[in-house]
Amino acid sequence: MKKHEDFFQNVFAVVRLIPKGRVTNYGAIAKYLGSARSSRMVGWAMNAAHSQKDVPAHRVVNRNGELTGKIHFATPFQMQELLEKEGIKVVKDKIKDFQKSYWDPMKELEL
DNA sequence: AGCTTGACTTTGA
DNA sequence: GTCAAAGCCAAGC
Repeated sequence: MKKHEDFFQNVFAVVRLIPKGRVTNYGAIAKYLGSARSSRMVGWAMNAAHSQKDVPAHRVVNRNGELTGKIHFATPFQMQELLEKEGIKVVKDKIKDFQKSYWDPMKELEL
């Protein structure tokens, strides 16, 4: 049992809990795990998330609502397409009504 | 062993 | 509102 792997698994768990048609940002997940400044690790975890098929990484964007991580997908179009398929409007690599579709794990889970 | 890069965020100017 | 710098931890070289 390695600690850093726990962190990754934790990130995966949270991402998996993201409801369909909702999105969140790295900072929220990082904060939920304890360190808001560790948002980079969330991205790194997402990189490892490729091994996990049940991790909807397309629902995780940066705090600006931009699809920054799309380049790491199989194809850059996949992320946007998946989001639009879930009812999320994406315009120029940015999520429309980001605040509306925003899903905060701390608020929705912890509360 | 150290240094650089990275799916980022926050704070200060 | 924007721009620059610091902080965070892990992987790659």
